Amino acid sequence: MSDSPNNPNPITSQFGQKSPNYLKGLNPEQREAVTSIDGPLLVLAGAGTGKTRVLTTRIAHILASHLAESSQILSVTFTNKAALEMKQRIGKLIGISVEGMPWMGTFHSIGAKILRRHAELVGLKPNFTILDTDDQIRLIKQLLTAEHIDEKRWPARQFASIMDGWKNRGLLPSDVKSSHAGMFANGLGDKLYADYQQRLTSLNAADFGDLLLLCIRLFRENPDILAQYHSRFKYMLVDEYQDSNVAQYLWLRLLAQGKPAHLANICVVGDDDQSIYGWRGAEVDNILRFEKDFPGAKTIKLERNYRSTGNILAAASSVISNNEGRLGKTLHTDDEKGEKLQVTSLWDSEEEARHTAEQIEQLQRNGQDLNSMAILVRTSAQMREFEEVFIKLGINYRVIGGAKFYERREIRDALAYLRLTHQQSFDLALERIINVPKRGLGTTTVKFIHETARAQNIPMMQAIRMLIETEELGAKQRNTLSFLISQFDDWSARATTTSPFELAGAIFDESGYTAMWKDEKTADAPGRLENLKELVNFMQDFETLAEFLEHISLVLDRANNDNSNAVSIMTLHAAKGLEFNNIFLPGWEEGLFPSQRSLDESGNKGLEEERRLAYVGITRAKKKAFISLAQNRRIHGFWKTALPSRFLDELPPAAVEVTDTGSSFGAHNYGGSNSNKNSASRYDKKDALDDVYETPGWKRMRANSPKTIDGEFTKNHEHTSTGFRITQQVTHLKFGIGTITSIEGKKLTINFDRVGRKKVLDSFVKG
DNA sequence: TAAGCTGAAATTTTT
DNA sequence: TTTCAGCTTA
Repeated sequence: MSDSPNNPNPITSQFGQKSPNYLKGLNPEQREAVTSIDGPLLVLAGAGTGKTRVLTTRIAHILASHLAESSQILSVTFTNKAALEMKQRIGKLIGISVEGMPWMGTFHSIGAKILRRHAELVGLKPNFTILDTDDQIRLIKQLLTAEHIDEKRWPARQFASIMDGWKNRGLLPSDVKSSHAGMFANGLGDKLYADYQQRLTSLNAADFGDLLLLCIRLFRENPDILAQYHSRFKYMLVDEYQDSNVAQYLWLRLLAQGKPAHLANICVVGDDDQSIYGWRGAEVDNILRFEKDFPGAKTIKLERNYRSTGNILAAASSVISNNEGRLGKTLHTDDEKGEKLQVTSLWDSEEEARHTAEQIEQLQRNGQDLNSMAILVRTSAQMREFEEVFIKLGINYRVIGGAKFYERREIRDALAYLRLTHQQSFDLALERIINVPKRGLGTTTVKFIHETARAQNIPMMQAIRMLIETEELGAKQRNTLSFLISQFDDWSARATTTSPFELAGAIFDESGYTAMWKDEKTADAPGRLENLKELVNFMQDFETLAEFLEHISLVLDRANNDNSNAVSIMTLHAAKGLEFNNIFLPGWEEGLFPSQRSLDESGNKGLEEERRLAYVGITRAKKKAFISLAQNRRIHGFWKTALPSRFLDELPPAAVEVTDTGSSFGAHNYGGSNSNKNSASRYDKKDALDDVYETPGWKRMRANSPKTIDGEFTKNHEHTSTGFRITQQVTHLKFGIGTITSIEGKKLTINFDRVGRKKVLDSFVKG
């Protein structure tokens, strides 16, 4: 690839530069990926190889070369965060305004945008509502009741996820009938699905899956409309292609069909080794198959890593090399080898947390910022113990992920009020807030309204209007409903004259919703009010309520203006795309990581995805990675002895240093009562951790129940607290026969005939 | 109608 | 062990 630009003049005139600056500093592969703009292109970008940079620069290049207008580039990501970051980076790169990229966004937001333009063709109105998961479940429950299906045997959630699976695979109700009948409720699954879709249509609503699925249907049934988009989108770019599911694949295929496959200007960027959402319907196969889908596609591998040290890369590469069916990349770096990865085995998960905290403090003493550290766990249940230790020791932390802003109760309630104001026929929203705050409208009343509405096939709001004219409801209910209706009529009328910001404030006050939380004395009430305020403030940016609501269901996210210095705790999944100098990877035990359930449900496929998760985890680290495992872990209340994760064996010995933790055993005071006293200090730290929101740890703090491990320990194992002696022969379920060499409280050190010396809890061995 | 109780379940969760 | 949803009782 030549260094000199072959399209100088437009650039010079438009951006006032002598040469495209944006190409500078790219390595040859990156540059090729940026400038190969004709025909299909697959960019295999390993972790830390500058993937986002390539994508953004490529867009900049297309724009600067005047190959397309910004409105002619379709650029899809999976998260709003990724879309936002790309917009910002393009803005920086060539100074165009962010607004200039109307077709850059998530699959879902672009799908919604297209769908709104042609809503009538799929039976919706342009102002259709996007259902959230809560509404979805609510709706399914109603359908189950209508079909007299026992909700205990066939939970609504389960059906929601089955249906999600169908939608992810691009299956319409008619497709399901043939292939998956009988999957749910004795073969009623397909009927339920069809009913569900019908209800959505009559509610003028779509769920997340529909945003793509209905788009696909729209394109298939209306070739003329598809053709419009073919001529509109001169270039298509897809980020994180390895995470795309079948529906997204079909959607992209349709949009790319404007030209013969070998000429399609579609560029997908991804890393098959980082595909970790298979359980959500992602098809690694999409990326593995790209070259077949688009014959003649060019493939460029980005293998030069700019993030991690040699040892970290060696470790990650070594682990991932155990997977089969990879497209195959070998990451390399010019960086030094750096420090070895540390692997530490601890007695139990509490000690693991404490040990991690000590390492964090050690790093801090060496001048490292808490912001440079992250703990990546396999399951969120692991977080609690870290939080407890951090609170105890006064280490500031933040939990990333977990409940999203728009998933919170108060936000959903608030949105229900706003949606209902906007569209009074939106029954699901009405059902949500009809008795929030408490108005004395209980299940009986709501059920009656609901049935009346269904019987006459009218919205509930309308049914209420009828019912308050009759004697069918009690006088008290009639009055309440009558008042509620008048309020909504008032709000709906004001929606046209008042700004959404003002209106929302008024609605929440007049409805008594704000008062409800103000009166509530629970610890999290103030936080909820705070969130409400944040939501209302957010509305200042919008002209109309409709505009706000359109935005909200797809794009609302908590503004992460957390400037504090804190260790991050998150799941491995949530860590994708992030990087930290120091990464802690706890819980590398068989059963936990790789997750037993993954193995059971998906076999080798599951194992490989777990392995990719390990790869993602390790490659988050720039400088240091600390892997740890606990020999004993409490799962659902029972202590289990764990074996080291098989992934540990897959680490290259030369890049790893196994830390001796012999001393850690018994070094801490398990039995003493002083840890109870220590725990009181947790409360003192509460104020210092203001910006930390709801986490399991905090809930426990607030619930005022400082349970200690000690207490649980003794309680659970009282019956076995004595009765063993040194030199005694014992049997362990997993390790077999061995001899006790030392006893410390409930911990036995045993020389097993088969597996050597182990420390185990007495309750796991038989004398 | 609303608080308390009981029993089943318990990964990962971009939109 | 914890959590949450649905059921029972005041």
